[in-house]
Amino acid sequence: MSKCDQCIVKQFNSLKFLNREELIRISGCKTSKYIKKGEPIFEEGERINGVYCIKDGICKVSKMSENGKNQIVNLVQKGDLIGERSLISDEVSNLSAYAQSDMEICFIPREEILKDLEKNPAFSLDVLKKMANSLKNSENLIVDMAQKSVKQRLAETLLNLHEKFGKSEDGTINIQLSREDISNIIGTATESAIRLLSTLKKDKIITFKGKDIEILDKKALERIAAGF
Amino acid sequence: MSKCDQCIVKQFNSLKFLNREELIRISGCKTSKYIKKGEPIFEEGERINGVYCIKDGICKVSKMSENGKNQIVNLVQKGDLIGERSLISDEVSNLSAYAQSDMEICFIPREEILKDLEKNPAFSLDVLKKMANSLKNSENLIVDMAQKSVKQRLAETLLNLHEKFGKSEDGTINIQLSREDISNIIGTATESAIRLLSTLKKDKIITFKGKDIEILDKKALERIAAGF
DNA sequence: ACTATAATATGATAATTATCACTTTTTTTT
DNA sequence: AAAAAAAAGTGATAATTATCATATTATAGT
Repeated sequence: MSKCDQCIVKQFNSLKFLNREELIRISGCKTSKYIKKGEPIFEEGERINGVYCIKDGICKVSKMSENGKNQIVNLVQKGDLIGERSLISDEVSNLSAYAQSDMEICFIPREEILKDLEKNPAFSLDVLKKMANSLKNSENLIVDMAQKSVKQRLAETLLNLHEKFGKSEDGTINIQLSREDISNIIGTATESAIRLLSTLKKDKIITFKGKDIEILDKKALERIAAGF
Repeated sequence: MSKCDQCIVKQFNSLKFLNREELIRISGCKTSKYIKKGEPIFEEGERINGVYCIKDGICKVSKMSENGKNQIVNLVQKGDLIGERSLISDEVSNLSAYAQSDMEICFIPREEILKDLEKNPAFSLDVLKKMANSLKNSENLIVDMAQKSVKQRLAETLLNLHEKFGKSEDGTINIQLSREDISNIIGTATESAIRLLSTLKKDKIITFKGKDIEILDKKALERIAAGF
């Protein structure tokens, strides 16, 4: 069992503002877990009662819509925290989180970290800062969902995925996403997403290696995303 | 000039967690202002450097999209704080705020309230809680924008407006919104919004008094919003 | 390795929504 | 009060996207 004060993952999230003592305390009461691709970390309606620190892997955060589609609102990766809202508000989660790859996560119980939130202003300010940033991103996404066409959204999504997850060794965007996942991110029917991807491929803007996508012409994608 | 410790508006926002001393300090350095309907409170790209407390009136928070439409992401009213993000992160604002009615607001400079954020955990936790709630609402809105039809979104928006702003004396929803405003909230063309409103009126689900809208059949609206 | 299932892809068509053009009504300006 | 401008409303049509059906390919299970 690894120790929080020695884990490099904390450098990427608000836990870096906890001191050695605090980290040791948390290390003593956290639980580590391996999650298989496709399994839930938590589901909508659950009381999370703590926060998950992602040690490895990627997960999708989503909400089942009334029409039966599973809208993906975020993809989070190694180094990110998820579930922070449960620290603040003892409500059930409005979202679900599912492993998009095999994952290693640590769960820190709410009552253990809540004191740090109250006692350590650097920590609480960083949680606040991270949440403010999430809120800003969400607002921008609302505007895009409302005002951009599906094609624009796809282009933008591909660019964002590339920015966030980088390239794997074969040059493709370094995250495994089905066509259905992609359609659930941009908010369209699976067939529509497939068609648009196909068009982009035909136009030599992207190419496929299996299901993986490699961007060939980033500038063209940017133009499409911007509406030109 | 009114005093913060005596102002009833603070009961509706995080300022209620400041003690008397803190409130007196803030009272001494805040500035009050009247804003005419249609005028900006702040605009996208501005460094806000403080937080606005709404003493009276309603404002719309929006972002200009690349296609020239002004997507409204929130409507805020008396008692709410706006611009809190500038406390946390010294970036320019990604959104604009315009007065939807004549307003009275107080501006509290960032450096005056930042100490409270660091020193008063009850206050900072409430700011965090409010932001978490905003984030949750934004996430739900993303899902709706992605998955619901324009008609559903209109129905839901009318219900939400009624819930949030209540009824005026003549029974209509207590906020002045043009048809263009409504279209900018649900994310559609103005003509489309007008057509759908017209249909709802023909179906006796809503009625108009001038431009104001009165809900006649709330249950029908709920069914439409839910997709039935 | 084989089979079954799921995902991807494609064609056709239906539904939804946007755009364009114009008229009517309301609000603002003079 | 009259004129101008803006907003609301309507009709027609175009564009976008969803749905349905089917075929092909990839993946999972045995």
